[in-house]
Amino acid sequence: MAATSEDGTTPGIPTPWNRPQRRREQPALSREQIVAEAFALLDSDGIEALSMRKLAARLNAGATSLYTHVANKDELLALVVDQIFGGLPQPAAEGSEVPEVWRAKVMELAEGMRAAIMRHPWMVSVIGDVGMIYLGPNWMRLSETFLAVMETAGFDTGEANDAMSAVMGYTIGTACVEASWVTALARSGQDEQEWMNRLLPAVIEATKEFPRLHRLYTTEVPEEVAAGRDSNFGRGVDVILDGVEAALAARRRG
Amino acid sequence: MAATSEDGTTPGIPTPWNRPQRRREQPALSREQIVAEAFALLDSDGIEALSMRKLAARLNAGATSLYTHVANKDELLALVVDQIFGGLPQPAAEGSEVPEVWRAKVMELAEGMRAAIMRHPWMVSVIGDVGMIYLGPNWMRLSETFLAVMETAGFDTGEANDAMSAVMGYTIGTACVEASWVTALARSGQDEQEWMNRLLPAVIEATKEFPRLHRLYTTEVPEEVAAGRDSNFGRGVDVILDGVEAALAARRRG
DNA sequence: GCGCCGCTCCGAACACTGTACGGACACCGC
DNA sequence: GCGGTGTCCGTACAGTGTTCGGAGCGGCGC
Repeated sequence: MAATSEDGTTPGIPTPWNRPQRRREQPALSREQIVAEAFALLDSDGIEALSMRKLAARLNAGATSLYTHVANKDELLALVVDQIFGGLPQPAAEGSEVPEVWRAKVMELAEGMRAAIMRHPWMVSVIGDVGMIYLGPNWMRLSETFLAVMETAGFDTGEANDAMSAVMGYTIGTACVEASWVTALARSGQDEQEWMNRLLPAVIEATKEFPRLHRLYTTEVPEEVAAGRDSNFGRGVDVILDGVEAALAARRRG
Repeated sequence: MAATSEDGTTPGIPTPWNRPQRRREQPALSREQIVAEAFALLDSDGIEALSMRKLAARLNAGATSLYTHVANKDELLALVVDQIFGGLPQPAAEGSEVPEVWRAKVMELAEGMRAAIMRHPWMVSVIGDVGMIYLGPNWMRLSETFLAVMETAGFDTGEANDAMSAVMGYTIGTACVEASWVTALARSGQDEQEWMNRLLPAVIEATKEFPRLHRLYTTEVPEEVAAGRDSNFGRGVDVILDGVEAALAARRRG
């Protein structure tokens, strides 16, 4: 009668001994865990490596299990993106009455944001699918501190909003273009210096009918590239803040 | 002996009469055609409707035929994106010595670009996959005219580049966020006014712990939304140009 | 005229994708 | 004990981008 082996572990037919036991030691899967693992996967392997199946595998789970914690892939991406903004430096508003101080704080905010995008360049491919980012709690918190700095500096609500959208718009736009550039390079397997040496000549050739662009490429580029971009960005923010500050001064005068 | 029907069009077995004739009347498929049709498909049905198969079907072609004219989907997208920039207004540089004139021209460039992104909001989902946009011929032409305006206005090469990257960065960033917002709305099947009435209260509730954001939403939003964004954008560009102009004036003074 | 190359087109196939569905199972209050 | 609820997941479906092999064709050298 004993058709099964002695320890009862015959594969296939369930017996009291091989039946999985106490699966619920703890919930085993949580939204936070999923988001964190997705984050890690994105950072290490990039956007096209993130599939529900691969993500689940890294969590020792089935693909469809994820859907009990996350509505769909887009929602997951929205959660991951918002999480990024949670890790950004958020300076306190105190002392922002002094121009040098609030300018430094705004610069810190902008640079933190740019750094985050550059550190997680897959974000760029995701922005389009994640409308309504700025309803996420962390994005909201970030906006709030930005506004706090500006209003402490003396701007009224509308001016502070204008300044914020100018700086953040510039930051996002610049960083997106840069990040998509570096990921394109990475995907082609080349490093930036290598690209410089090998493809730049062709590009310069292609710009021949555009004299100003041509000059830009031939004179500006050979310098240290990444560092050059960093200082470019800083100068851009400074220019914007000059405009913002001038508007404040004008209002105070008249 | 005549097993086929009288006109020789028996399906299945090839005869001199039903054999396809002169398939090469003209190449039947061209890169331009493919790009144009992809453009149309994207505009009418959005990014997730663009697949190689569907695109080919609209061209009465097999899916894999596209690959003889286009390396892969990413290349196709790059071509489509660059084509957008070909249709933008590109003011001549003449007269840009006068501040009012070059400011107007830069504004025209920025607004044209923003309008293009808003008119083709799928662009946002594509930016991440299309690194190296600014090597496309149309983007290059656009940059060249931008630089021409700035240099005619009296900026040197580096300053002109800074100004361009500030304005374009701001434009792209702002437009991307806005566009992804409107596509998210469109995908949810709601129109903006509807969203205002139905979900805004919940959002306002969610901003309760962020007083400044809360005030922004409660006071600013109810006004005409799209128009409000347009004027916001214009003010942002103006602020940036104030900063740019001040830098020029400072250099000229000392 | 003939053979052959190269180009264009495409059907079939492969490896994957997001996710709907339905079932299995553990835990809870009754 | 029993139903309900929440979690987990195997299976399946309807696609996706792209590779491969081959078919038909125009034009070239001979």
